[in-house]
Amino acid sequence: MGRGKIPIRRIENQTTRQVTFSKRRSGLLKKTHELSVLCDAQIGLIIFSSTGKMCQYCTEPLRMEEIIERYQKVTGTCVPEHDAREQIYAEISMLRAETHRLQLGMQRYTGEDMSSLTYEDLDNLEQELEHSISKIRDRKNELLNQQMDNLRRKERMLEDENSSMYHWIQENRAAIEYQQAAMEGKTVEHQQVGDHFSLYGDQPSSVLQLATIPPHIQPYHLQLAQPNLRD
Amino acid sequence: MGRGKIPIRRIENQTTRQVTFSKRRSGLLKKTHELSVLCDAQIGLIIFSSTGKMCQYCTEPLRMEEIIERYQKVTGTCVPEHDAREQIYAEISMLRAETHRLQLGMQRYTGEDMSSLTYEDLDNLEQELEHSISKIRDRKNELLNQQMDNLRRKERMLEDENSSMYHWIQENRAAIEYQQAAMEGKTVEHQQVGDHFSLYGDQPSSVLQLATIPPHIQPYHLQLAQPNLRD
DNA sequence: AACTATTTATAAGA
DNA sequence: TTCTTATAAATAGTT
Repeated sequence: MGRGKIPIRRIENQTTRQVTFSKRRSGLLKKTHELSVLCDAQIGLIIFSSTGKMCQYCTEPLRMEEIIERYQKVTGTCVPEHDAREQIYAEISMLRAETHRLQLGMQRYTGEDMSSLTYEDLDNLEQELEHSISKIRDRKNELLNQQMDNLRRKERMLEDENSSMYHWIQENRAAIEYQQAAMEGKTVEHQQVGDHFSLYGDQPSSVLQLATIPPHIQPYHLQLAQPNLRD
Repeated sequence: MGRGKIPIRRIENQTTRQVTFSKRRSGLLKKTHELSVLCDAQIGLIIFSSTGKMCQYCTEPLRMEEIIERYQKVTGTCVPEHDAREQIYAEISMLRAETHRLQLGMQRYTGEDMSSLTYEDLDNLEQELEHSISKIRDRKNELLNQQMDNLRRKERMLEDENSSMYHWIQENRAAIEYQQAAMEGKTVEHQQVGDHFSLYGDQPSSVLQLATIPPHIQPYHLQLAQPNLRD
């Protein structure tokens, strides 16, 4: 067709080839569409020009993906994409449903939008929440008891330590009084030593140290007054 | 082209459609081949007839697989498909996170796994649940009050009805007594009626007057005895 | 991109 | 299906 017949072989003149490509491509797309519509066929057409540009035709409402999928199903060639995609879509809808379900559940528990609930529903919900609260209170009690036990244990330890220190001091009273007399006027420079004194375990190592323990070194009183409930 | 022009829409006559499909399909394949050869283009064409039969054209040395691969590479990198996939993955991870968050929230509200909660957390949780419960109780009260209002309204209606019936009966006493006389011997079976009449409020009524009102005219007793709290 | 002489495709009928 | 043929459509070469 046209002014003359041309042989069906690659057109060597590049300009001519590009012009012909453009014309025939649109003709092909048109004919593809007509066949698709007239005969109710599903058609996928993919064209890569020699310069690498792509164009495609695809019968509505199918996407090219679906036609390729169908092609691969028919020809039996495997589609790595397909299963994965199905799984992904399945997971998405599952997650959407789950999220929705959970959102409703949370709404229920926070008491939002109770308009659709009957009195009986509300009764059940109240009971569920009471149950949750009672579990929470049990746990709180458990924690409190643990804390109390800890404190009692600590108290006992400190009392023991206290008592043994007291006895040790009694037994060494004479030496201490002698030291104190000897060091009169020099005790000031040692007062900081007490800040480093070991509260747990070690025995006081020298008369000197004991003699200079200032009265504020009884930290467990503070601890008992402010129990750490977070532990 | 042909003996007449035809509109581009589905051919209804099945025979004609199949003939046209056959002819145009071969024409399309020919033109596809010509474009491919003349212009050095790579073309893949997949046609599914309405009866499900498939045929394909594919530019020589390439197999259809390669064209599809190339298509997917091109669309996967440049065309909206890519964004869509990104979006899908983003949505999945968002949904997963949301689901997880909600699951934890639900666990929290049902009092499961409180091992990681501090006393303070538990305190807050308890307060939240108390708040939910108080909202639920408010709603329950609201429903109860609504129900009460409904019952009072119904009661008032029934009282009105009752009273007007009473007056009607008073006004028609003569006729009623006449009827009673006429029906002597049959009243016994009606005497229990009086027991059910007018529980709420109204004027005392005479046994005689009421004796002939058949028992099925007092449906509200049943309704009042079983208030519907679901409404 | 528009024109047009020709070729090609195809609708309808056999 | 296939062939025929009148006609519509596509397009090669030109402007």
